Amino acid sequence: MIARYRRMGGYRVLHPMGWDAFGLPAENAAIDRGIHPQEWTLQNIAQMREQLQQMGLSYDWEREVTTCLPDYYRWTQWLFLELFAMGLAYQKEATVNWDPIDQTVLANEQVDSEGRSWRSGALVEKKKLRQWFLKITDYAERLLQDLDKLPHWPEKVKAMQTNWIGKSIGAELNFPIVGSDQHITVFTTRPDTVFGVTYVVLAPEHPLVAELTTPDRLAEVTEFVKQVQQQSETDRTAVDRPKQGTPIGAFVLNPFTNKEIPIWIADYVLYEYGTGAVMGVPAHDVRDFAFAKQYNLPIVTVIVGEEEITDRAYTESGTLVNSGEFNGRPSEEAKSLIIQTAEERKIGKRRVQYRLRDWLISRQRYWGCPIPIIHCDDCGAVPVPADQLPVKLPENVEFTGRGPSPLAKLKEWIEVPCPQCGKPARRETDTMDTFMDSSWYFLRYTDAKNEAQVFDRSQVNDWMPVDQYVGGIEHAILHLLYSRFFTKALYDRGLVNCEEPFDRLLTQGMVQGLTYKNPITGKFIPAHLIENLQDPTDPDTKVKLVTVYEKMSKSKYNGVNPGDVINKYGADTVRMFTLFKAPPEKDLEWDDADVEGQFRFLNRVWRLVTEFQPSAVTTTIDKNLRRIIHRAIQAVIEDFEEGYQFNTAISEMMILSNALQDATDKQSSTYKEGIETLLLLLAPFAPHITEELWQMLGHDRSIHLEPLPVVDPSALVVDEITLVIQINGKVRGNIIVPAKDGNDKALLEDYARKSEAAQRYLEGKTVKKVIAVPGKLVNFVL
RNA sequence: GGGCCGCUAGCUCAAUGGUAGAGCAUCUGACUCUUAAUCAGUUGGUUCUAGGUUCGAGUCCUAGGCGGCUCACCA
Repeated sequence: MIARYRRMGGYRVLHPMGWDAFGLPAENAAIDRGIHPQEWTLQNIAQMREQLQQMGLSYDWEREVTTCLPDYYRWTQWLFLELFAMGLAYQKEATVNWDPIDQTVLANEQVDSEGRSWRSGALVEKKKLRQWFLKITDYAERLLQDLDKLPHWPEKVKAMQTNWIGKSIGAELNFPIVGSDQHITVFTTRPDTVFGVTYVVLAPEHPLVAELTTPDRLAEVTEFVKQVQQQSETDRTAVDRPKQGTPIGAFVLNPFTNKEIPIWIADYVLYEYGTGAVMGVPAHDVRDFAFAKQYNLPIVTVIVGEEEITDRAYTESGTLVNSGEFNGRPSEEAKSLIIQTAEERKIGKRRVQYRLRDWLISRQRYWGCPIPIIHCDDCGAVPVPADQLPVKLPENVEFTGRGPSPLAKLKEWIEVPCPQCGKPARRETDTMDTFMDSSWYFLRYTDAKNEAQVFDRSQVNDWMPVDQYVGGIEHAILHLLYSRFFTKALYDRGLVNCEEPFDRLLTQGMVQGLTYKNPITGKFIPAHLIENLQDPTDPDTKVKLVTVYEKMSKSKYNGVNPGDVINKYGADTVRMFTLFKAPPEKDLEWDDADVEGQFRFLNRVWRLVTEFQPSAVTTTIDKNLRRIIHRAIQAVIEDFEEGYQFNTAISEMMILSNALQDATDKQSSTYKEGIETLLLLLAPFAPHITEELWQMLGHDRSIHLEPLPVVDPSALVVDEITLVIQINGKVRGNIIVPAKDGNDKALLEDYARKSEAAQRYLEGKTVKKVIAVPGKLVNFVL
């Protein structure tokens, strides 16, 4: 739609399509049905390509890319090596979710809130594995700052990314350990509350725990650490669960008060965030307050607001008390003063902390892009030389769904000489996260068939950035953040000229289907089993069903097969319906009646055009009709330019169509102009029917090669305007006045005073004030 | 709990601070052997609530209600 519209607007349009085709579903299908993932994937692609082609989407299929084919993933590997050369790809030991039944690593999203695998139902274990990461954290600040350079992105998406990056400004403070020359470093955003610290908490995984725990506490601490390790992260970070912890027997000194305070470990402190240690300020932090209450730890107020609060944590700003030399300072000022003091005394420093963590890209799965690295005992991780790319996925593998990745079992594939020293070495058997494949595909589209390089720089810089990107909100963080990171990294590498990949972003809604649900059992009932759809009841239990619109899916029996609808009404009707029913960013509810409505509209257009006789057109001009025509052009163009409001654009076209139907003289030249304008405006929406009708009107060239109609401002001029008469802001009538007088306030007032409505309401009253709005109204204030 | 969005006719959505509209649905009639299609007409509003600003508020401000999405022991 947008592509067709822009093309008619005279732009060079690159409108490609491709397939993000690596991933777990294909591999699972292979395990379940014994089909090779490649075969299964290519079959699906062929089917989907056919469906899409029926819709008349005007894709440039010559630029089609498929991420699971070597001519594409060869360059994914090449880019990985570029990142590796930049020091952005590295390996480290990390704690991951391990499914003991399927013998595989799972992403966080694949573990439910109870800590169970979505596939096997097994309790997920934590396991430390050596994994590949990308240093997206190096780009945290730029990813955050540059959101400001994206005025055409939805605020919602930007807010989500800001949230995800999670920048917080604060300080690191050192608490010296009693009886040791070491210290515990905590991160805090509230250095102004440091005088209120009554304990320090370490994450259970913190390395100092083992070192500092006193012998009398050892048994209990060990038990607690073990207990925490068994919990899933979702479990551990659930908001309303009680906080648990235990003291380890050691103490630190509060560097500002020099008081001795105990060290605890607790489940609410995460090792991955900050320094893995926090200072406990129960008076001014809700979590610390709850923890202190539970374990009877002292609560010291150091900030006061207007009222004294003791029954909960006071987390707002205020004035410092019980804080020595800082007493009486407002908390905002105290923050910087205390950081400054800490820096001077070398017991802390200003620190910016991000929530964003490095991107774990290793997958112990077969159906993904192989990581092009060879491990050598002497040389370490050695990149596969560029001329040996791609590292192809071996095809003869066994899919059991058990044991390690199929790749890890292929001796002849794994064992290769080291590219540096030639000694026997081993291939990396992990594949890449599929988000790697999709983080740069838009760059490949600019030069999709290039066999010599990843893309030609002149091509990529000619087209990039993408003017209009369309995707679902589900990618608000993942794909859109990764792609922004990739683009910035490649910019730094000198491979592209743009720092942001997508100029405008449209997050389109999904089509939802009417779903019948038994409110008691929660079961979904297929519509064809229901006797009376007006009053739906469960065919078995006769319970009254609830009807809701939900995302279409097989398990909910609420799907619509696009092929069926296209067969019945044609692709144009389907396009019109989906565009008219809701604004593009909103979900839309599939409704057969509304589909019919669009079908009827297109039929009306068909009749309108086929009943028109182009041969007998006169030279008559219908001024009123002409105004409606040009108003429609103006409105449709505005709807496009102001955020692609297709639904209202279609409304405008209906109004034009109605006006044409009502026209008295159907042979006038204006009528012809109206018919042709309607077709041109409708062409991006209903490409097939408009093309057909366009040719019936005697045009040789395709309608899609025509330029958009242009508004003739003179056609919009009206001879007369309706002047609204208001008394005290209330509408009391209206009169028709010549348009040429519309900007003369005095004249308008004059007209208004003479109007019947004004005469009636103003009789015997004094007018205090008169407001005349040019071309619109006159308001008498009494 | 934080952030974002929304609340207008039965439904889905419009309305630069200036007469609240469109499509669908409804209802009535015409045409028709009947149905479908088509045509003509028709109904429909406390713009979530309460205050405020204004000559004038669906629109701006404040407070609240309801719904959705999203994030969340992030120190």
